[in-house]
Amino acid sequence: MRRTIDFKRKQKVIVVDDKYEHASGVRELVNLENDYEVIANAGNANVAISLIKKYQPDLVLMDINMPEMDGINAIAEIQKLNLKTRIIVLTAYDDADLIYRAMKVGACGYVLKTMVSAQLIKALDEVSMGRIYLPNVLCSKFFEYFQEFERNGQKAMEDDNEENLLHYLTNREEEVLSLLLEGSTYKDVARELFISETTVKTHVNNIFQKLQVKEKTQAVLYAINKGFKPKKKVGVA
Amino acid sequence: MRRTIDFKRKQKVIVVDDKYEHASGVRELVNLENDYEVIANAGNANVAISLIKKYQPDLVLMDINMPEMDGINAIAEIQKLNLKTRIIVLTAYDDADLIYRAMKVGACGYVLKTMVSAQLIKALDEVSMGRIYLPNVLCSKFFEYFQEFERNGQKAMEDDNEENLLHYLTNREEEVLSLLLEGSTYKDVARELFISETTVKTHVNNIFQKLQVKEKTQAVLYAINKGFKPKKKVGVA
DNA sequence: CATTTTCTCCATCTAAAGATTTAGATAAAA
DNA sequence: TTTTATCTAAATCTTTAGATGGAGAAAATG
Repeated sequence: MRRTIDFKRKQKVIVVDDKYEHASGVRELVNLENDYEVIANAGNANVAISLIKKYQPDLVLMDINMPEMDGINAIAEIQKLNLKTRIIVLTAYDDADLIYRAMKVGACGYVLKTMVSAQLIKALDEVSMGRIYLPNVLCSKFFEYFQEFERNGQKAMEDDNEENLLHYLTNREEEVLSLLLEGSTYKDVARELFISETTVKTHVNNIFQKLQVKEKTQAVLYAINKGFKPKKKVGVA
Repeated sequence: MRRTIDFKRKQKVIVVDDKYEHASGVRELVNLENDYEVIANAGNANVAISLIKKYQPDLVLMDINMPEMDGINAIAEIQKLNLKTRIIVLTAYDDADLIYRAMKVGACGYVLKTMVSAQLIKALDEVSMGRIYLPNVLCSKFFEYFQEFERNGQKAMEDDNEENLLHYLTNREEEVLSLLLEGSTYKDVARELFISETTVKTHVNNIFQKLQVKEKTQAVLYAINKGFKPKKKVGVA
């Protein structure tokens, strides 16, 4: 194959799977390739992390349904090490949210165990060359979830959780709050809205009561957490 | 081709491109296929939205560098209509952030104008069958951006160049700041860290100087914008 | 029309925030 | 050993912030 000329040395691979037979099967399969060499197996996430720290492999093939620490968290942990090691998920499950979470925490590929072995090698090739490997079907599932996530991300924040106290604010109070969100003092707000500082204080006190907080910073934090977006631009031309 | 048997009627397509020649070229190309029929062209985003509302096409081929409203916003607007219409981006630009933003707001495909026409038809086929079409190269770029985005906690993407003044904070100052981020007063901080309030004020003043701000709220806002993450949990068991 | 909200403003007061200077104790670094 | 950085603390002072009560005017609401 063409790719054999791309590398000077074999790519070091670690296989992570709590089922020993699975890991062995994968090991043999990968070792058949000239470009790759499985240097270790790990039966759980903690062992995997230790081995990865020690050997700093080029690639990791990881099952993500394991006891103790689940694979997703394991991937996240490994990413924190800031190695060049790239991780490919190898699992039996193709749920959209699993794919999403795996890619989110830094996986570079996602292959199903039901797929033919050529797919796995293709994944190794692609990922070792710095690309992402996500078969079309899985890619579609990822985006299903991703786009649903982005769409409901804001709505779910506002009306899903608890009551959004921001709704009780009047227009003027929202204007004041939006200025506080920019780091303004009461004096600043008064200047920008052409009202007196005492008026600002009145508004602010009303805001505090409505948002059930006791301080400016808390009000600002509440607004940020609830995804507050100023309705009217208050800037002076 | 096999796909001709999948549909009873031709899929209605609208082409959006501010360059008339481009739109025409695409139109002819698409009309060569039995399965698709371009029913309208649009030269800008507003016209496009009107036409889409009126005709509710199956597919939209959209250029995303247009005057007035840009294509990304246009896609977002169209998504709000909640139609079955699926949108494919057709553009000359392959920047990672463009791909990311387009997919984020709901695009179902992304094709470069430099790609061969077969790619475009493939995209139409895939997307009309309910899948996502994103060529491998673009898919990799998307995930580059996506994973970077998730790692940095959504922050410091555009202004990554700017210095992050948070790095100058000492451990103790970070602890103080993290408590301020929870809405604590100085008295609260003093109580939680078992130090006097005057010490808290000293730390806070140092924080202000380092972050180049003048107030608690501004410091908190700066930290949030830079994606500040407390290193040590300060909570009392 | 009467009522209620909203927005405006003032006075007064207490509490908290912030600026500035000085300084002791440690621990690491030079 | 001297220097430097960090954490701690105090005194003093000025400026904001926040609480409370009242009140007038405009606008929306019933």
